Amino acid sequence: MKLRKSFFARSVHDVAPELVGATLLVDGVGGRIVEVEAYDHEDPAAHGYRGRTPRNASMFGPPGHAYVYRSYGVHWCLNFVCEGEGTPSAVLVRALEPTRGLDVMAARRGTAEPRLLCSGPGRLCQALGLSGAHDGLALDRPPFELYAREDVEVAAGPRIGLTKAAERPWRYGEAGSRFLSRPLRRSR
DNA sequence: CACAGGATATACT
DNA sequence: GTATATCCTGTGA
Repeated sequence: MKLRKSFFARSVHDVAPELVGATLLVDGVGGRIVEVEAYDHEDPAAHGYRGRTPRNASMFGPPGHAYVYRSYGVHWCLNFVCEGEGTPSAVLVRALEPTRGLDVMAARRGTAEPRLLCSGPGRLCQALGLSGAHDGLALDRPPFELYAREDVEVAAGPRIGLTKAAERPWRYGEAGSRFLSRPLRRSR
């Protein structure tokens, strides 16, 4: 079942765990989401926290759109904008279990090792061919396709790579998946 | 395990 | 203008 924009027009803390197990395709290439992180508008670690800038503008737009930003000057990272306009909250997509277009992803990534195709936000964007050109695009229209989750066991844990608010357990993943960027203790 | 790579934003001078 | 920190990955110790 396709996800509609209204799916994203809620708190990130509701949306993020429900995205684990959903399927994401870009131009028919992608797989099942196994790892995400939630960033709400009151979160000091979130890009939107200190106000709107040219880079994070799409975080302030309507929910159900993509926010793609460059990280460390090298990698692209994909987020789904949630909640409403003016509340810059988003879900960072950190890892997929590749299921569709494996050959395409392997060519883009330069490796055929399935674990190295989409395990990590930068790798995932490279494998799916995402870049700044996708920033702000609607998630319910091509090239994006999003399908509601299969029934999977969701685990939660602290987010990765933060110094601010690192203790908040807003990282969600499929328990036991070997496609996580790092292991996650099961908590449910 | 250490570290380069290098865009973007913020906080200083 | 200069300095510092950052939602990361690949490579080489």
